[in-house]
Amino acid sequence: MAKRLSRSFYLRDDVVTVARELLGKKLVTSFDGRRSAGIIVETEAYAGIIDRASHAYGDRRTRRTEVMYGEGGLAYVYLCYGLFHLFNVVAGPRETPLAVLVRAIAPAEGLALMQSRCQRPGATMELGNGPGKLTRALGIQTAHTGMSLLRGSPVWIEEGLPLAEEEIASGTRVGVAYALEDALLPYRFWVRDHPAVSRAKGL
DNA sequence: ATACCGATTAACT
DNA sequence: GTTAATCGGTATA
Repeated sequence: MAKRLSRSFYLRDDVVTVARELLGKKLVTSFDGRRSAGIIVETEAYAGIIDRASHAYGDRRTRRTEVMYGEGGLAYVYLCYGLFHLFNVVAGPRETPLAVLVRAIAPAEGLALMQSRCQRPGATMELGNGPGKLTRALGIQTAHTGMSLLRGSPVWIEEGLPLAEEEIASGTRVGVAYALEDALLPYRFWVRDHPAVSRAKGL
């Protein structure tokens, strides 16, 4: 069993670097001893109070965004469109609301469990190729927001697949046109040519 | 209290 | 290419 990523990995305040380095890592859940996991193949950085795409833009501090003001290494999970639970990793020190959205995983462990949760027997890459899909496959819900990814929690990230620099691609984030000029920032990262990268509109 | 909308997805035409 | 599903967050009053 691989080691969880350290507190220092998440505490860095360069959220773009944290987003890039999360590629290839393994996102794991273990509820009631039932383990499921996937290799992270797509992420997006959200750069806090100066980033128009971030929920914390303009220092908007609410019940929902409060977790992002906590220390790096917490989970920020929120409901999107009333239907989808989106999983983010909080980065940076306290009072610095940085986060990385995990947009896609390649199933790595507990395939049958993930198929069962998604009610898609026989599916593989379709289980994790989108931010709302991977949370369902792994059993992550808004109830898990604020949870630590460090010691003792049922959700964590560990070492996975080492990637070479040339396997990493970057581009603009998905679904953030409202962020105006910040929508143009190259804050989305993915594993080049990987079949589990999301297929959202506008890619 | 009310209105509008979203870091999406699957099922349509 | 288009649209329904579905509800908490946010702004306005």
